[in-house]
Amino acid sequence: MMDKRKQKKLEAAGWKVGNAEDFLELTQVESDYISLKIALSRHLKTRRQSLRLTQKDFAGMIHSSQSRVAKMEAGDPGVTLDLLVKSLLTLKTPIEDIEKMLP
Amino acid sequence: MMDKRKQKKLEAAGWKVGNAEDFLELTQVESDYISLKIALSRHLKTRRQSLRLTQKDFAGMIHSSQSRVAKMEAGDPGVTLDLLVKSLLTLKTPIEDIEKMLP
DNA sequence: GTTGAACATGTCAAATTTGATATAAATTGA
DNA sequence: TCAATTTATATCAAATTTGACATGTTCAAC
Repeated sequence: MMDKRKQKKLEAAGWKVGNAEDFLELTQVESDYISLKIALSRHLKTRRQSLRLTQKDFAGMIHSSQSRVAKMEAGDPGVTLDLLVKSLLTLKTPIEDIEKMLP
Repeated sequence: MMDKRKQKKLEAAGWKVGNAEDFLELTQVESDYISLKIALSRHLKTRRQSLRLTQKDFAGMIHSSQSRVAKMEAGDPGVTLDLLVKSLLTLKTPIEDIEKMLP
């Protein structure tokens, strides 16, 4: 997105292209956070499928809705880690497995 | 997730809520979830302290407030895993990089 | 014991997330 | 093919979480 060429161009034009550390660090955190969520999403989907549960059935188990389960598994940005983790715990995912993925 | 909405509906309709299986199962999930949050809270506090950061300084790094950091470290129920995880990820940054960010 | 810095606790409007609902798209099995 | 089941996507009011702030408590240095 922000490649070196573009950055040089902007700097040449007199723009300050952000404090590099801030930029990189926040991006890294966001990136790691998203990766974590995607990993949990995949685990969830795999686990649900291996238990032959439909999204609807599983939604019932966690007192939620099919559409929310679909969003969880799609890695939708508007789904919290809390919901993903509680879902995995409901499917009896060993807590150690979850911890291994967390920072 | 855990039932408040449905529970209110049922109670309003005159039901005593608490199917034993549901209760036990959800409690186990809740229990594991809380344990996980407490573990992360402790981890966060330890890591922050080992970096000699005050709560206020760290709050600045994650664009939050001292009081919220205190709540995170106290394992406050009203703090999400998302916030805890992002905080821990922020502290994963090499110490030298963090020092550069301080006043 | 006074002072000041660090931390804890309570409150709140604003922002985000939630389950529910509707409906479209995809998959499955005859 | 085609109907039934399953999954994806969009929307929304209600619930929860957020950072900010105010204020109280703890603790160390003097």
